[in-house]
Amino acid sequence: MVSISTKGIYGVAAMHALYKSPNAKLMQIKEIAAMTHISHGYLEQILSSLKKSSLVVSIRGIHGGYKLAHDAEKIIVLDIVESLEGKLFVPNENVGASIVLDSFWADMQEQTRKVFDIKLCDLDKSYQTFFYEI
Amino acid sequence: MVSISTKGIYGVAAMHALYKSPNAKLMQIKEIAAMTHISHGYLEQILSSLKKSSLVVSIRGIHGGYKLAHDAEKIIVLDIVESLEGKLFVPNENVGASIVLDSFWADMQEQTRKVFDIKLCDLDKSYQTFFYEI
DNA sequence: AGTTAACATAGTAATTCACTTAGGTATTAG
DNA sequence: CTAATACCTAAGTGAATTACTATGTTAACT
Repeated sequence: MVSISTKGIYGVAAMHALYKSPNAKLMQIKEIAAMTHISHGYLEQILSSLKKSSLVVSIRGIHGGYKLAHDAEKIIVLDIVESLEGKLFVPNENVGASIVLDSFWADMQEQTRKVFDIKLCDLDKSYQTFFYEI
Repeated sequence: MVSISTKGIYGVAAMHALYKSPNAKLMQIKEIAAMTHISHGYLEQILSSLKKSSLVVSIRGIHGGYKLAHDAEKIIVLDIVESLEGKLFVPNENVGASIVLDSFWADMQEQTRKVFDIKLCDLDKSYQTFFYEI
Protein backbone atom coordinates (compact mmCIF):
# COMPACT_ATOMS: atom_id res chain seq x y z
CA MET A 1 0.00 0.00 0.00
CA VAL A 2 1.30 3.44 -0.81
CA SER A 3 0.85 5.76 2.07
CA ILE A 4 2.61 8.07 4.39
CA SER A 5 3.01 6.48 7.78
CA THR A 6 1.56 8.10 10.87
CA LYS A 7 5.05 9.26 11.74
CA GLY A 8 5.09 11.68 8.82
CA ILE A 9 1.52 12.72 9.45
CA TYR A 10 2.28 13.29 13.12
CA GLY A 11 5.32 15.30 12.15
CA VAL A 12 3.30 17.59 9.94
CA ALA A 13 0.67 17.93 12.65
CA ALA A 14 3.31 18.89 15.20
CA MET A 15 4.93 21.39 12.89
CA HIS A 16 1.53 22.84 12.10
CA ALA A 17 0.81 23.22 15.79
CA LEU A 18 4.11 25.07 16.26
CA TYR A 19 3.29 27.26 13.29
CA LYS A 20 -0.08 28.15 14.77
CA SER A 21 1.38 28.90 18.20
CA PRO A 22 0.56 32.57 19.02
CA ASN A 23 3.61 34.82 18.72
CA ALA A 24 5.65 31.73 17.83
CA LYS A 25 5.74 30.91 21.52
CA LEU A 26 7.55 27.82 22.73
CA MET A 27 5.29 24.79 22.97
CA GLN A 28 5.98 21.85 25.22
CA ILE A 29 5.67 18.26 24.07
CA LYS A 30 2.82 17.94 26.55
CA GLU A 31 0.84 20.68 24.87
CA ILE A 32 1.45 19.45 21.35
CA ALA A 33 0.58 15.90 22.38
CA ALA A 34 -2.70 17.10 23.89
CA MET A 35 -3.58 19.12 20.81
CA THR A 36 -2.74 16.46 18.26
CA HIS A 37 -3.57 13.34 20.27
CA ILE A 38 -0.14 11.92 19.63
CA SER A 39 1.38 9.80 22.38
CA HIS A 40 3.88 11.77 24.45
CA GLY A 41 6.73 9.31 24.11
CA TYR A 42 6.32 8.88 20.39
CA LEU A 43 6.12 12.62 19.86
CA GLU A 44 9.38 13.01 21.72
CA GLN A 45 11.09 10.82 19.14
CA ILE A 46 9.49 12.68 16.28
CA LEU A 47 10.51 16.09 17.57
CA SER A 48 13.99 14.77 18.20
CA SER A 49 14.23 13.80 14.53
CA LEU A 50 12.86 17.12 13.41
CA LYS A 51 15.46 18.81 15.54
CA LYS A 52 18.28 16.81 13.97
CA SER A 53 17.02 17.99 10.60
CA SER A 54 17.05 21.58 11.87
CA LEU A 55 13.33 22.02 11.36
CA VAL A 56 12.70 22.89 14.99
CA VAL A 57 14.77 24.21 17.86
CA SER A 58 14.37 23.25 21.47
CA ILE A 59 15.04 24.69 24.87
CA ARG A 60 15.54 22.37 27.81
CA GLY A 61 14.69 22.77 31.44
CA ILE A 62 11.62 23.71 33.29
CA HIS A 63 10.26 26.26 30.85
CA GLY A 64 11.57 24.48 27.83
CA GLY A 65 9.78 23.53 24.67
CA TYR A 66 9.95 23.65 20.91
CA LYS A 67 9.51 26.19 18.17
CA LEU A 68 10.06 26.31 14.44
CA ALA A 69 13.68 26.71 13.42
CA HIS A 70 12.75 28.95 10.49
CA ASP A 71 9.94 31.01 9.13
CA ALA A 72 6.98 28.90 7.98
CA GLU A 73 7.53 30.25 4.47
CA LYS A 74 10.86 28.46 4.35
CA ILE A 75 9.63 25.06 5.54
CA ILE A 76 8.04 22.65 3.11
CA VAL A 77 6.00 19.55 3.87
CA LEU A 78 8.35 17.40 1.81
CA ASP A 79 11.23 18.21 4.16
CA ILE A 80 9.16 17.35 7.21
CA VAL A 81 8.01 14.03 5.83
CA GLU A 82 11.36 13.05 4.37
CA SER A 83 13.24 13.94 7.54
CA LEU A 84 11.03 11.42 9.36
CA GLU A 85 10.50 8.69 6.79
CA GLY A 86 13.44 8.93 4.45
CA LYS A 87 13.27 9.97 0.84
CA LEU A 88 9.83 9.75 -0.63
CA PHE A 89 9.17 6.92 -2.98
CA VAL A 90 12.61 5.51 -3.60
CA PRO A 91 13.00 3.57 -6.85
CA ASN A 92 13.89 0.01 -5.86
CA GLU A 93 17.23 -0.96 -7.39
CA ASN A 94 16.94 -4.70 -7.86
CA VAL A 95 13.58 -4.39 -9.53
CA GLY A 96 14.85 -2.58 -12.58
CA ALA A 97 14.42 -5.01 -15.43
CA SER A 98 14.40 -2.29 -18.06
CA ILE A 99 15.78 1.19 -18.50
CA VAL A 100 12.40 2.31 -19.75
CA LEU A 101 10.70 1.37 -16.51
CA ASP A 102 13.53 2.73 -14.38
CA SER A 103 13.15 6.00 -16.17
CA PHE A 104 9.40 5.89 -15.67
CA TRP A 105 9.62 5.32 -11.93
CA ALA A 106 12.26 8.00 -11.52
CA ASP A 107 9.85 10.33 -13.24
CA MET A 108 7.02 9.26 -10.93
CA GLN A 109 9.19 9.90 -7.91
CA GLU A 110 10.05 13.35 -9.06
CA GLN A 111 6.43 14.24 -9.69
CA THR A 112 5.25 12.75 -6.42
CA ARG A 113 7.85 14.72 -4.52
CA LYS A 114 6.66 17.86 -6.29
CA VAL A 115 3.18 17.31 -4.88
CA PHE A 116 4.64 17.66 -1.40
CA ASP A 117 6.50 20.83 -2.19
CA ILE A 118 4.11 22.91 -0.12
CA LYS A 119 5.03 25.60 2.35
CA LEU A 120 3.98 25.05 5.93
CA CYS A 121 2.20 28.38 5.85
CA ASP A 122 0.10 27.27 2.88
CA LEU A 123 -1.09 24.11 4.56
CA ASP A 124 -4.47 25.54 5.51
CA LYS A 125 -5.33 26.45 1.96
CA SER A 126 -6.94 23.18 0.95
CA TYR A 127 -9.39 23.60 3.80
CA GLN A 128 -10.06 27.22 2.95
CA THR A 129 -10.62 26.29 -0.68
CA PHE A 130 -13.10 23.68 0.42
CA PHE A 131 -14.77 26.16 2.73
CA TYR A 132 -15.18 28.91 0.18
CA GLU A 133 -16.39 26.51 -2.48
CA ILE A 134 -19.56 25.73 -0.56
CA MET B 1 9.14 5.24 4.24
CA VAL B 2 6.88 6.31 1.45
CA SER B 3 7.19 4.09 -1.54
CA ILE B 4 5.38 1.78 -3.83
CA SER B 5 6.12 -1.81 -2.89
CA THR B 6 7.71 -4.16 -5.36
CA LYS B 7 4.31 -5.73 -5.88
CA GLY B 8 3.02 -2.65 -7.63
CA ILE B 9 6.25 -2.18 -9.52
CA TYR B 10 6.18 -5.82 -10.60
CA GLY B 11 2.58 -5.43 -11.68
CA VAL B 12 3.42 -2.48 -13.89
CA ALA B 13 6.41 -4.35 -15.31
CA ALA B 14 4.25 -7.36 -16.15
CA MET B 15 1.56 -5.23 -17.75
CA HIS B 16 4.20 -3.40 -19.72
CA ALA B 17 5.60 -6.72 -20.96
CA LEU B 18 2.13 -7.77 -22.10
CA TYR B 19 1.67 -4.43 -23.80
CA LYS B 20 4.95 -4.86 -25.66
CA SER B 21 4.15 -8.41 -26.72
CA PRO B 22 4.14 -8.50 -30.55
CA ASN B 23 0.64 -8.73 -32.00
CA ALA B 24 -0.68 -8.81 -28.44
CA LYS B 25 0.24 -12.47 -28.34
CA LEU B 26 -0.39 -14.50 -25.20
CA MET B 27 2.55 -14.54 -22.83
CA GLN B 28 3.17 -17.26 -20.32
CA ILE B 29 4.11 -16.57 -16.74
CA LYS B 30 7.43 -18.23 -17.49
CA GLU B 31 8.23 -15.73 -20.23
CA ILE B 32 7.18 -12.70 -18.25
CA ALA B 33 9.14 -13.94 -15.24
CA ALA B 34 12.25 -14.38 -17.37
CA MET B 35 11.90 -10.93 -18.92
CA THR B 36 11.21 -9.07 -15.72
CA HIS B 37 13.23 -11.18 -13.26
CA ILE B 38 10.22 -11.63 -11.03
CA SER B 39 9.92 -14.94 -9.18
CA HIS B 40 7.51 -17.29 -10.93
CA GLY B 41 5.36 -18.01 -7.89
CA TYR B 42 5.05 -14.40 -6.87
CA LEU B 43 4.21 -13.34 -10.40
CA GLU B 44 1.41 -15.91 -10.44
CA GLN B 45 -0.19 -14.16 -7.49
CA ILE B 46 0.23 -10.77 -9.05
CA LEU B 47 -1.31 -11.83 -12.35
CA SER B 48 -4.12 -13.49 -10.46
CA SER B 49 -4.90 -10.18 -8.76
CA LEU B 50 -4.70 -8.32 -12.04
CA LYS B 51 -7.13 -10.81 -13.49
CA LYS B 52 -9.61 -10.27 -10.67
CA SER B 53 -9.45 -6.57 -11.43
CA SER B 54 -10.11 -7.33 -15.09
CA LEU B 55 -6.85 -5.84 -16.24
CA VAL B 56 -5.68 -9.04 -17.89
CA VAL B 57 -7.35 -12.15 -19.24
CA SER B 58 -5.93 -15.64 -19.09
CA ILE B 59 -6.21 -18.87 -20.98
CA ARG B 60 -5.46 -22.13 -19.22
CA GLY B 61 -4.00 -25.34 -20.47
CA ILE B 62 -0.90 -26.26 -22.29
CA HIS B 63 -0.76 -23.28 -24.59
CA GLY B 64 -2.22 -20.88 -22.09
CA GLY B 65 -0.98 -17.50 -21.01
CA TYR B 66 -2.00 -13.92 -20.37
CA LYS B 67 -2.82 -10.85 -22.37
CA LEU B 68 -4.19 -7.40 -21.64
CA ALA B 69 -7.91 -7.30 -21.05
CA HIS B 70 -8.28 -3.96 -22.82
CA ASP B 71 -6.45 -1.67 -25.13
CA ALA B 72 -3.38 -0.08 -23.55
CA GLU B 73 -5.03 3.32 -24.05
CA LYS B 74 -7.72 2.35 -21.58
CA ILE B 75 -5.43 1.07 -18.83
CA ILE B 76 -3.83 3.48 -16.40
CA VAL B 77 -0.96 2.89 -14.03
CA LEU B 78 -3.06 3.97 -11.07
CA ASP B 79 -5.46 1.07 -11.65
CA ILE B 80 -2.61 -1.41 -11.87
CA VAL B 81 -0.97 -0.22 -8.68
CA GLU B 82 -4.20 0.17 -6.73
CA SER B 83 -5.50 -3.23 -7.76
CA LEU B 84 -2.39 -4.74 -6.20
CA GLU B 85 -1.74 -2.49 -3.22
CA GLY B 86 -5.08 -1.01 -2.35
CA LYS B 87 -5.96 2.64 -2.66
CA LEU B 88 -2.98 4.91 -2.93
CA PHE B 89 -2.13 6.94 0.09
CA VAL B 90 -5.15 6.44 2.31
CA PRO B 91 -5.70 9.18 4.88
CA ASN B 92 -5.41 7.53 8.28
CA GLU B 93 -8.62 7.98 10.23
CA ASN B 94 -7.53 7.99 13.83
CA VAL B 95 -4.82 10.53 13.15
CA GLY B 96 -7.15 13.36 12.25
CA ALA B 97 -6.75 15.86 15.02
CA SER B 98 -8.01 18.75 12.94
CA ILE B 99 -10.29 19.28 9.99
CA VAL B 100 -7.67 21.51 8.43
CA LEU B 101 -5.12 18.72 8.33
CA ASP B 102 -7.66 16.12 7.23
CA SER B 103 -8.55 18.38 4.39
CA PHE B 104 -4.89 18.85 3.56
CA TRP B 105 -4.13 15.14 3.44
CA ALA B 106 -7.21 14.41 1.38
CA ASP B 107 -5.93 17.00 -1.05
CA MET B 108 -2.49 15.40 -1.10
CA GLN B 109 -4.03 12.04 -1.82
CA GLU B 110 -5.98 13.39 -4.72
CA GLN B 111 -2.94 15.04 -6.22
CA THR B 112 -0.72 12.00 -5.69
CA ARG B 113 -3.25 9.79 -7.40
CA LYS B 114 -3.35 12.21 -10.30
CA VAL B 115 0.38 11.69 -10.80
CA PHE B 116 -0.31 8.03 -11.50
CA ASP B 117 -3.06 8.74 -13.99
CA ILE B 118 -0.91 7.64 -16.89
CA LYS B 119 -1.93 5.38 -19.73
CA LEU B 120 0.00 2.14 -20.12
CA CYS B 121 0.78 3.13 -23.69
CA ASP B 122 2.39 6.37 -22.51
CA LEU B 123 4.68 4.65 -20.07
CA ASP B 124 7.72 4.82 -22.35
CA LYS B 125 7.49 8.56 -22.71
CA SER B 126 9.63 9.51 -19.73
CA TYR B 127 12.46 7.49 -21.21
CA GLN B 128 11.97 8.99 -24.64
CA THR B 129 11.91 12.46 -23.16
CA PHE B 130 15.14 11.71 -21.40
CA PHE B 131 16.61 10.31 -24.61
CA TYR B 132 15.71 13.27 -26.77
CA GLU B 133 16.85 15.78 -24.22
CA ILE B 134 20.46 14.67 -24.53
C1' DA C 1 18.56 20.88 46.05
C1' DG C 2 14.61 19.53 43.75
C1' DT C 3 11.40 19.79 40.17
C1' DT C 4 10.49 19.76 35.44
C1' DA C 5 11.06 19.00 30.73
C1' DA C 6 13.98 17.85 26.91
C1' DC C 7 17.10 13.96 25.36
C1' DA C 8 18.50 9.05 24.37
C1' DT C 9 18.27 4.19 23.85
C1' DA C 10 16.34 -0.31 24.11
C1' DG C 11 12.57 -3.31 23.84
C1' DT C 12 8.13 -5.17 21.93
C1' DA C 13 3.60 -6.69 19.99
C1' DA C 14 1.45 -6.45 15.76
C1' DT C 15 1.53 -6.02 11.08
C1' DT C 16 3.39 -6.08 6.41
C1' DC C 17 6.51 -7.78 2.63
C1' DA C 18 8.21 -10.75 -0.56
C1' DC C 19 8.27 -14.42 -1.26
C1' DT C 20 8.01 -20.24 -1.04
C1' DT C 21 5.44 -24.56 -0.64
C1' DA C 22 2.02 -27.51 -1.83
C1' DG C 23 -1.40 -28.66 -3.86
C1' DG C 24 -5.73 -28.24 -7.24
C1' DT C 25 -7.97 -27.55 -11.87
C1' DA C 26 -8.51 -26.68 -16.86
C1' DT C 27 -6.77 -27.69 -21.46
C1' DT C 28 -4.59 -30.26 -24.95
C1' DA C 29 -1.02 -33.39 -27.32
C1' DG C 30 -0.41 -37.98 -28.23
C1' DC D 1 -7.79 -41.97 -21.91
C1' DT D 2 -3.90 -40.03 -19.84
C1' DA D 3 0.05 -37.56 -19.15
C1' DA D 4 1.98 -33.09 -19.49
C1' DT D 5 1.59 -28.38 -19.08
C1' DA D 6 0.07 -24.03 -17.40
C1' DC D 7 -3.07 -21.45 -14.78
C1' DC D 8 -5.16 -21.04 -10.02
C1' DT D 9 -5.39 -20.92 -4.86
C1' DA D 10 -4.33 -21.05 0.01
C1' DA D 11 -1.37 -21.28 3.62
C1' DG D 12 2.99 -20.65 5.68
C1' DT D 13 7.50 -18.16 6.72
C1' DG D 14 11.55 -15.26 7.82
C1' DA D 15 12.80 -10.67 7.76
C1' DA D 16 11.70 -6.06 8.18
C1' DT D 17 8.84 -2.19 9.59
C1' DT D 18 5.48 0.35 12.58
C1' DA D 19 3.88 2.53 16.42
C1' DC D 20 4.55 2.67 20.11
C1' DT D 21 6.27 1.91 25.67
C1' DA D 22 9.77 1.86 29.28
C1' DT D 23 13.66 3.44 31.47
C1' DG D 24 16.98 6.31 32.44
C1' DT D 25 20.03 10.75 31.61
C1' DT D 26 20.93 15.62 31.20
C1' DA D 27 19.93 20.54 31.33
C1' DA D 28 17.60 24.61 33.21
C1' DC D 29 14.91 27.05 36.31
C1' DT D 30 13.02 28.12 41.24
